[in-house]
Amino acid sequence: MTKEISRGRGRPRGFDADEAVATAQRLFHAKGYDAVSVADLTQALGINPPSFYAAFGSKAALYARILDRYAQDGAVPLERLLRPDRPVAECLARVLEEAARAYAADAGATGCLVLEGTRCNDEQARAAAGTFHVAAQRQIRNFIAQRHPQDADRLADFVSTTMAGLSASARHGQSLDRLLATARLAGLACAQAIPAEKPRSRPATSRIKPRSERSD
Amino acid sequence: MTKEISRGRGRPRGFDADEAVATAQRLFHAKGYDAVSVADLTQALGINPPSFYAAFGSKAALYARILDRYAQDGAVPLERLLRPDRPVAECLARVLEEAARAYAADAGATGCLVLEGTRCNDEQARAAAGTFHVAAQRQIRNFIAQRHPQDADRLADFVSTTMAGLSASARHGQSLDRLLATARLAGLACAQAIPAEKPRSRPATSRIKPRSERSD
DNA sequence: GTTAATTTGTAGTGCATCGTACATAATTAG
DNA sequence: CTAATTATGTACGATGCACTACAAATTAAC
Repeated sequence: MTKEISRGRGRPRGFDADEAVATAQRLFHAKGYDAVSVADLTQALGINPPSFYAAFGSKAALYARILDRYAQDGAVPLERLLRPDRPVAECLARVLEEAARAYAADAGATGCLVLEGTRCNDEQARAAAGTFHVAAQRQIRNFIAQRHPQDADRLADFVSTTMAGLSASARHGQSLDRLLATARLAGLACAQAIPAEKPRSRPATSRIKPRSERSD
Repeated sequence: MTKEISRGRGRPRGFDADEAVATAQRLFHAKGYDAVSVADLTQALGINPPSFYAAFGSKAALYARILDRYAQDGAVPLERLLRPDRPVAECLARVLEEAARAYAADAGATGCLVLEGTRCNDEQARAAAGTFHVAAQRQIRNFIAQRHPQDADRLADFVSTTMAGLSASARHGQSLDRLLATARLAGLACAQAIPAEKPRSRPATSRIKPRSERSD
C-alpha cells in the first residue's frame, strides 16, 4: 500500500538501495572501512559515483547506515542474551560465546564490524562506530549492575575487553573452535568473579539451555 | 673506537638515525602505521624526503626496523616473565599484568605496537607485524606446553586473545587500573584452567614476588 | 505534448599519497 | 688542489583518493 510513496516524479533508480547496503556491508566487514574505497563500492554495486553519492550521501554516511543495520541483525543480540531470569554469569558467558560465533561466522568477514570500525582512520566513521561500542558496553554494565553493582565495572570491562580480543583473534584467522574455547574460559572467569549468586561453579539444577536462540 | 667506521667519505648525515627511529616509533605507536604519512615523518624528523629514503629505504622498511626495536625494548618481555622456576599460571598472570602496564604506559601511544600493526592496510607492514605476533604466540604456547601440554593450545589462545583485548581497550582509552583489573581476572582464569599444579587458588607458600623486574 | 523532477554517465577537480630526478653542498682520499 | 663519495633541498611524477559539474536520459504531473 505504501509502495508508491517513494515513487516520485523523476527517473527511477536503477539499483536496489537495500541490496546495495547489504553488499557494502559485506565489503566493509571483510576489508575494513579504510581499505574500502568509493571506487571499490561503486564497482561492487555496478553504479557510478554520482549515483552512489545521490543515494547515500558519502562513504561515511553509508557506513553509519550499515552500522545501524549490523546492530539490529548481525551483531551479538545483547537484548536477547542479557536476561533478568537467568544468572548473570550465565548470560555473560552466553554473550561471549555468541560473540565468538558471530565473529567467525563468515570466514571472509571476520571480527566485529563495530569493534574493528573503532580503529579506522576516518574521524566520522570512527565516531559512528564508537557510539555503538560505548552503547554496548553500557548495556552490559547496566545489566550486571542491577544484581551485582559492586562488580559491574570490572566485570563489564572484562567482558568488553574479551570481546575485543575475540574480534582481533578472529581477524587473525583463529577458527571458531579456538575462539569458543577462549570464550568459555572467559565465561568461567565471570562465574568465578561473581561472589554469591550460585555457590557452585556449575548450576546445580543442571538445566539444559534451550537451543532456540542459537544462531547456528 | 668504532666511531669512524660509519664515517665514510661523503657528506656527513645531518641528523641522528637512531634518534630518528625513536621519534618515528613514537609516531607509529601513537597514530598507527596507516595514519602516519611520509610527510608526517619527514616533518617530525626535520628532514626532506630524499634524506628519509636514503636513510631508511621506505616507510615499511623503517617500520620493520622499529618493530625490532620495540620487540627488544618496549614490548612485554616474555623471556623474563616466562620462567621455568615459577608456576605456569603465575607467569601467565604476570604476562597479562605487564601487558596492561605496557599498553597504558604512554597515554599518547596506547596499545601494543605489534598487535595494532597486524591490522594496518599496508601488506608489507602487516606481514612484518604478523611475524612478531606469531612468534610471541608460539613462545607462550611452547612455555605452557613444557609443563602442561594438554592445555597449551587453549591457554595460549586465551592469553593471546586477552592481550589483544587489552591492547584494544587501551586504545579505547581505558585507564591502567581498569586494564589491570581485567588482566588479573584473566590471570585467575588461567590458574583455574591449569588442573593440578597448585591445588589451591592462592600459592600456599604466600611467597611475595620480587619487585626487581617491575617496569614501573 | 510540455514541464518539472530525479537518476545516470562522462569526465574531471582538488588533494594527499609514496617515491624520485637532479643539481648542489659537504666531506674524505689521493 | 682534484676527484670521488655521500647527503641534502627543490621540485616534480605518478597514482589513488573522495567527491562533483554538467548534460543527457527517464519518469510523473499537468
